[in-house]
Amino acid sequence: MTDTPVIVWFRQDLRLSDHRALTAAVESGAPVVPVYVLDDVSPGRWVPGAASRWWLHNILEKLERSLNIIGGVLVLRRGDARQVIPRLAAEVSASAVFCSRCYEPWASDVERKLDQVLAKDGVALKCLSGALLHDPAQLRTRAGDPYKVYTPFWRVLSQNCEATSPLPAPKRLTLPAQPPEGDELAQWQLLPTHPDWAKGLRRCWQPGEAGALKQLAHFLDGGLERYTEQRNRPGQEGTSRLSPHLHFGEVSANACWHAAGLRSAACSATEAGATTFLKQLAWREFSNHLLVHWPKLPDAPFRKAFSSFPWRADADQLNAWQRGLTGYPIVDAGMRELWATGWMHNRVRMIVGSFLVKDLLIPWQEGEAWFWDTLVDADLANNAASWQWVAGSGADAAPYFRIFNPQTQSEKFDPEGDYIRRWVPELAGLSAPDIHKPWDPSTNICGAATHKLRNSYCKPVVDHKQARTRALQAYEKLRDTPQQ
DNA sequence: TGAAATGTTGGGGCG
DNA sequence: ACGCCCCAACATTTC
Repeated sequence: MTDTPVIVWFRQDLRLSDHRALTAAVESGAPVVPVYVLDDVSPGRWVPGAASRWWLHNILEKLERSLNIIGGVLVLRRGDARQVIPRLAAEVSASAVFCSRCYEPWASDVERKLDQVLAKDGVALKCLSGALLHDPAQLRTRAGDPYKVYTPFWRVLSQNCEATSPLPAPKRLTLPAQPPEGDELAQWQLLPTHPDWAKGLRRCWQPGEAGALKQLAHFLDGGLERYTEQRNRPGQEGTSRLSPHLHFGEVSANACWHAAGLRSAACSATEAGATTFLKQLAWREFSNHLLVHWPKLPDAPFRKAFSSFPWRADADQLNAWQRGLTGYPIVDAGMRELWATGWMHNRVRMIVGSFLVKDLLIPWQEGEAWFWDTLVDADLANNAASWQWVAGSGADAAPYFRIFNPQTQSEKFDPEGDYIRRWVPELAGLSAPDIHKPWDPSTNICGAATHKLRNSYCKPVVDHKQARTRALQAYEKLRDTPQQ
């Protein structure tokens, strides 16, 4: 037993269980100084958005409480982690800093720089894995290249990756004799004040490790068996709703993978659903794999040909999309769900994404930026890879001619119109076939309802049929350009 | 994890 | 009974 403390630097691993860095620090026998650094410098333009900050506030509150229960504290510091961490290490005379590896390009830079700076003071930086199932830098094709296609990536990942039994949370933390001071969480002003737009978020989320584990259990019990079909139904609770918890690391992907595997082994009815769920987790791995090997993924098209794509700048239509005022019910429902709850059903993300990029010809980066600010699960790798996928500019992307028809998608995946009715109340009076196409002359609206509807719900900002043709013409120009 | 256009087939109405 | 047409249903191709 030594008195020289070690630092546990919490990052996107805001949990106590299945936390290799925390466990390693505790097992070293040294006193532990847990710290979280609010770093709005290193990420550059990718500082967490407003919805993420709301989530972060809540989760730090919970983490601090959990640490208190086992005898610890959570030291809050603000600033550039490359300076804050070495300063803290000097302050407490730490011998080592333990953390979980992050995969954003800026975060990797921070790790490299910190490693050098700390080494000069004789402090070791121990970056352990914890966020992903597999080190994205290690998976390679037979030719030694990184993967660009999901299916072979999935094959390799699912064959080579064995989920392990999650590590238990430490029972007890030993603090140094004089733990360092830190900020008050409230000083960081992560919560919205005027206006307080977080009411809907508070109602539908329980940020924190306990909430995450509860959600995972709820999903495994109730959702896994019918996941394969239900996950495409935005009107139902068919998805896992784990994305924000996974992003902030309140639950590890390993723990999810492991639990789903156990469930599927115990109950054959859940086998198919479990595989579908694992494939979703694998998309998260794939996105990170792409980001690690193509650090420009969030900013520039993966396929170079798209640099010359004739995008349009249209502030009014972008605004209509953001506010859920496009006149296409399924699109507006999704955008309003996002605004109200900080989350959007995955099927609907594809629909609204296709609409922005193909119907409106607005650059995918605009959608990426809006999602970044409004999603509680905003994640650099997933967000960038998914937007490039929709736009057709990404690796293994949807081909340029794959254009979603918002009405058809709505009829197929929200047949009763439940989802639309929930988020577009102006249309709540319309019944099933009509609610997908309020603009259609055949749509049966009687009497006063007609007036009310015509006044309150907008006309489509573009005609989809014409927009589709226009998009195909725009993409036509790229066809001669060789694929990357 | 697309949709539309185009092609094919086969049942049934009808002269 | 037969040929013809229509069209729904399904399959293929095209974007």
